[in-house]
Amino acid sequence: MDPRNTPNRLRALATWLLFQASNQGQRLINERMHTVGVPNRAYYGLLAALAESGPTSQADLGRRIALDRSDVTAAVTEMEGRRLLERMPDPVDRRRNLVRMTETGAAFLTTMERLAMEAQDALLEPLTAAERMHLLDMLERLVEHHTGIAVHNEGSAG
Amino acid sequence: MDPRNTPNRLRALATWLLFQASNQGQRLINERMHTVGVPNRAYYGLLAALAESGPTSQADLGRRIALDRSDVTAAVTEMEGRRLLERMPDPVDRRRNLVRMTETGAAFLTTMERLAMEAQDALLEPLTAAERMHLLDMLERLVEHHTGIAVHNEGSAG
DNA sequence: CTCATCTCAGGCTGACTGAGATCT
DNA sequence: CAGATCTCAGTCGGCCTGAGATGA
Repeated sequence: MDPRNTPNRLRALATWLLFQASNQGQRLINERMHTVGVPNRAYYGLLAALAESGPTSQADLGRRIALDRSDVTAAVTEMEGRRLLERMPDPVDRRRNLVRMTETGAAFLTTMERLAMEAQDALLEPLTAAERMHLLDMLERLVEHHTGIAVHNEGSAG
Repeated sequence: MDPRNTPNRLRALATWLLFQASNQGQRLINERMHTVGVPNRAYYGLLAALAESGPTSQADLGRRIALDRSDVTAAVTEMEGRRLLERMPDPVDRRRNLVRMTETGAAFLTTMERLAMEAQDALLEPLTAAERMHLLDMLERLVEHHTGIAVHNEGSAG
């Protein structure tokens, strides 16, 4: 793309700028994650959720990190094969697989955290520290507004 | 997704917040565009570029709106069938198809602009007017930095 | 010859749906 | 019964590559 010739009608759209910025961010993240064999965003999301909440059911993990139930199944199976996490039956609800992070997974999460931070720095390089904080604040409010509303208000987003 | 339980490690990532915010934005845009038969983002981008620059080759259109050459071909063919634009041979370079917006296309662009603006308002609702301006400014700097650099420093990009 | 352009065929991946089995 | 959970099979769209034909 040659941004100097991008139509003004696109440049002025928050949706378009967010789309482009998000793509750049995903590219920076994925480049780094691929170097340690991480194929998709489920890896970091799942280990982050497990690190902060302890053993959790697959359905709950999917809701927390916005990942479809079938994709959670596939990712957990793959990551279990790499000993990053393990399934265990939930003693109080036998429909569920409790997923628990292994020590290998905890170590790997540390590696991914470092790579993720490098990607943030690369992405946000043109912004001052104060601007980065303001950007994160605004983005979090947008995300909470559009995902949180559905939880509390069950969604008339007119 | 239940954002109240989103892992802090994800909430703190600009890349993750951008990804989620972008998805919300695309959803708001697509919901509205689908009501007038627009199947993808090429429609608005192509007509916006043609409105601002006049007849343009397909390759150039693709570069301006960050759309792959083969997707430009498909979109132009489809939109030509709907009389939104038309192909004409470039008299000075016969490899090229010059693409020109029709009057039908210009009218349709007006409709899409209105829908796009509605989506912006819906997306940015939690932000003040000043914050929206600051957000757009920061996003544009990020996009320029990560796409524009390739143009000036790494001329191999096409 | 090298390079750009347009087009088509096809691959890849992420997001999602449907259905069935199991369990609350 | 309704509803949640896990799993698998398969669809669908966006994004991209490769290759051929044409032409600068």
